[in-house]
Amino acid sequence: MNRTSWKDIREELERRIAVREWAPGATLPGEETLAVEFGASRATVNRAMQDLAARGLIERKRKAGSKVSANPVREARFVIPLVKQEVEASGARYDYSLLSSEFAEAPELVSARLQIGPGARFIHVRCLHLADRAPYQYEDRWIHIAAVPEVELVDFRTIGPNEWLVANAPFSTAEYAFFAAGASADEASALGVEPGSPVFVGERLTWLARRPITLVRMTHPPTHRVITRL
Amino acid sequence: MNRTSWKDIREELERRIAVREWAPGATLPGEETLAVEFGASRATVNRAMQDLAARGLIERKRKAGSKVSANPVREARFVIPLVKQEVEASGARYDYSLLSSEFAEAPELVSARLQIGPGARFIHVRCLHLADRAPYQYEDRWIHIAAVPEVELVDFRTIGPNEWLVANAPFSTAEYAFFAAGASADEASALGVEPGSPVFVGERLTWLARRPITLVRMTHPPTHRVITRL
DNA sequence: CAAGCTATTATGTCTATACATAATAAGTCA
DNA sequence: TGACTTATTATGTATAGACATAATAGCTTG
Repeated sequence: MNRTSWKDIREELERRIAVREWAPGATLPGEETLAVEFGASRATVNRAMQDLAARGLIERKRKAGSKVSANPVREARFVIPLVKQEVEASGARYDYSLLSSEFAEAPELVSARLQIGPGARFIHVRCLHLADRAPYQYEDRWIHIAAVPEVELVDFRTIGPNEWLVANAPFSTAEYAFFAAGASADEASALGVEPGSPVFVGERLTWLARRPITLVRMTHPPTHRVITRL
Repeated sequence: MNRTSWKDIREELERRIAVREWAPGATLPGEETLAVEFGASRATVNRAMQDLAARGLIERKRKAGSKVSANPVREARFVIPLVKQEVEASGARYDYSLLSSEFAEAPELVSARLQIGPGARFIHVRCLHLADRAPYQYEDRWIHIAAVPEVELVDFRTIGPNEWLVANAPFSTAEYAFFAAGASADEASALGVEPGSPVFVGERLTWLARRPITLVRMTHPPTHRVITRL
């Protein structure tokens, strides 16, 4: 392809913003002008600028034009893969071990978090994911049975709850949080660390059409790092 | 606008994927087919599908067609604002306090991380960000003077290093990592927690055209949470 | 002069068409 | 049969033209 692609244009615009040829707050030339400069059509320039806007690098307003974001609200994007793939991607051997699986009513803390009334039936699964035989992630999960009835029949000794859910339960929304915490007794013994020692916790809630499916708390030893480039 | 927008199409496709009308691994109808179904042009359908592909929901291959990603590598996007804005957005009062600022050679740990030879001149800044008078973030930053010479003249008592850098130093690439750790002596005293107690650490490196600019370690008390919806 | 209307303008988006490109399927030849 | 060539097909992307829409500037009117 000889013609300038919208990705080329995006790159060039991004470069100019990065080196402050256009400083934060500055208004960039209009699409028409840039189209002439790059020898492309306005639609092509538009595609490039839409992409920059989607990533928060510029702000666009009809009539007002496009401005470089004053506060470069750089956005970090993290990929959240399945634990198994995460481990195997690092070249390590993956192992899985079920610690417990039982029907139970969710404690108030859990049902409150899921915005669900008391008395709902849940499956409570606790398991451990290992990388090269070493504890990698301790998973403590509550699954709302009414939302995924088939889950009653699943044997979580052979398949991890996350893997099963990903393959069998659709979901529309999820909330993901992470933070540092002191290891609880359960977490400490599963991960082989001292109780109270720092652990990295990810907590995820998923819904399908406002109906809560599952709440999971994933705990990593303090060596764990979430990394991204931007 | 009466005509169906590419965003409408994207939403509908996303819905079908979410409710498993098209299960993971399944091949979607071709652009032409969908265009007919939605009463839109192929370009419009293409725009929608490109967006889904960019977000990792589907995988597209010429000739082969588009498939729903087998492993829904859901991507989390986190906004990384300036501390000041982060604090003020939560309705709290923001305060800033410089702890120390000095010229120094970077310790080997730092220069190695930045892939820079020994002996380079740095400014080492330590400061504290407060929300409603309570410690919110402890910042420990090394700034590579050769990369941003003007930094020598800045008085970090009046402006935070991050704010100054964002406004004055362009950057092209950044690497961002976070993890849990036990508080160091410095961190503990700055944040008012016990040494060794769990803290949430964010570490960021930035470059301009492969030239390292700064390395910063930002430490939060364990109440801190990074949250996202996906 | 203030309130409201109108013209202008930059972006938002769709369409139809064209060609490029990658991957595969089908066909051909030694 | 196997290696190579050619056709086919879905996606990737550019273009010109058109109309929509939001925000602003300027103008008009009471």
